Amino acid sequence: MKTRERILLTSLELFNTEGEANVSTVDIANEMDISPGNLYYHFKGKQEIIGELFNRLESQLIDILEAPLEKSIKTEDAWIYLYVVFEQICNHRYFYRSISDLLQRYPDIEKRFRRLVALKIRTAEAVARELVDHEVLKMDARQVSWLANNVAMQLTFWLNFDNLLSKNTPDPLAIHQGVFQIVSLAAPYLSPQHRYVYDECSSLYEHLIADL
Amino acid sequence: MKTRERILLTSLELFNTEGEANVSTVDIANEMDISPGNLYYHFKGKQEIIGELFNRLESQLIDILEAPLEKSIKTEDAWIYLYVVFEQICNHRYFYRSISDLLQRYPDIEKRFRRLVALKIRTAEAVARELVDHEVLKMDARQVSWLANNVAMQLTFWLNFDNLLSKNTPDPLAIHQGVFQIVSLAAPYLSPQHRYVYDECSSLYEHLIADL
DNA sequence: GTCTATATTAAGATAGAC
DNA sequence: GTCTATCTTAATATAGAC
Repeated sequence: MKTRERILLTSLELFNTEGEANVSTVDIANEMDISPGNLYYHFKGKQEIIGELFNRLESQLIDILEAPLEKSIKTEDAWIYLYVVFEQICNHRYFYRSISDLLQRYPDIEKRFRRLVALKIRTAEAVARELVDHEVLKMDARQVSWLANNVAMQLTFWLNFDNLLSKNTPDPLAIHQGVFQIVSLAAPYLSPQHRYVYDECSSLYEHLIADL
Repeated sequence: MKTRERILLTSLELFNTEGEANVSTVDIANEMDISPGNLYYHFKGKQEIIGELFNRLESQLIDILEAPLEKSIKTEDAWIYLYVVFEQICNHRYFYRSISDLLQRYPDIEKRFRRLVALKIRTAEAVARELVDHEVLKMDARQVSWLANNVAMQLTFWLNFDNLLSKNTPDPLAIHQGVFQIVSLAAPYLSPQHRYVYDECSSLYEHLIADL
């Protein structure tokens, strides 16, 4: 693997585990057993590494979030879809953990991340409307808009909150709790024939807790 | 006002507006027109300032959160109570904006803040149970626990999320949106006679938006 | 209590040899 | 492409005069 690529992967790994603020360019170089000078040959600095990591986060997330806008997802896939989003977020958790700080330091990233949040909401709204059309959910336009906002918020901050609840939740459990949390938001609006979605999700959740 | 107190107030103000990471001891001293040396006479450093600011945050929040545990609050006060909590959070928003970072740097604060989150959940649960007992809400124990978790999350991260939605929401509007967001969580479980709580909150929200 | 001046440290960054 | 050595900068912190 090329050094440039290794720098990006190592940085992502260290940022996720130690927190972006606690990782210096020298730390990254040490972790890789290369010299700081070498790192600076490949990147102008930490700034540029973060910029490139964000580029990837952004393009991946756009791909994921635009899919249901272009081609409506099947009803039974709606909650599976949440896993995909959460997993991507989890891979870049360092970013979500330090949002305010990073957005304050990088105005360019700030604009782009705000667009991502707006896209999250738009997608959540589209999916919810789809479910309403198929009579899986029963809610009016205002409730849909409320739900979409809330889903976006849960996606963005759930892993942070989970971290406050217990320090070292294994990733799969944390993600599943997040999904369950979101499904619970929609539960009161599920039509009787689709209650089983909530029950399925709920029992899967129980099993996961029992296993871990 | 004593210098020590002015340092604390100025720090809080600067942290809230600029972000804790972007404010140095020299910045604080400059803002107050005192010398850095003077600041260090009163505090061992930024660390100690943050420690003292957290002490206050903690004791205020405990006072607020323990009140409903000791003496049950009146049904119609339940959602007003949310404003009190949000306002306190808003006053210390720098802390909530940089939670991960601060908790990573100050293990002592981490432990204590985790206890505060647990207390938030306990209080939310107690209030919810109270409302269930008075037949304001209709939900089972599991739903109560889900709601309490969600309320705690909204309280903790709503202002952060609001900040992603639009950069400069005036505080009162942001807080009201947060309250509305939380009331909406409980709305599906409101008994018919108490629907009006949601409607009141909802129309107040519309008015606020129209005014601003 | 407050100031000025200065020391310390750690992160960020570059130059130049190999 | 990579290394070593070194420079710059900003934040933190202290000493000693007033």
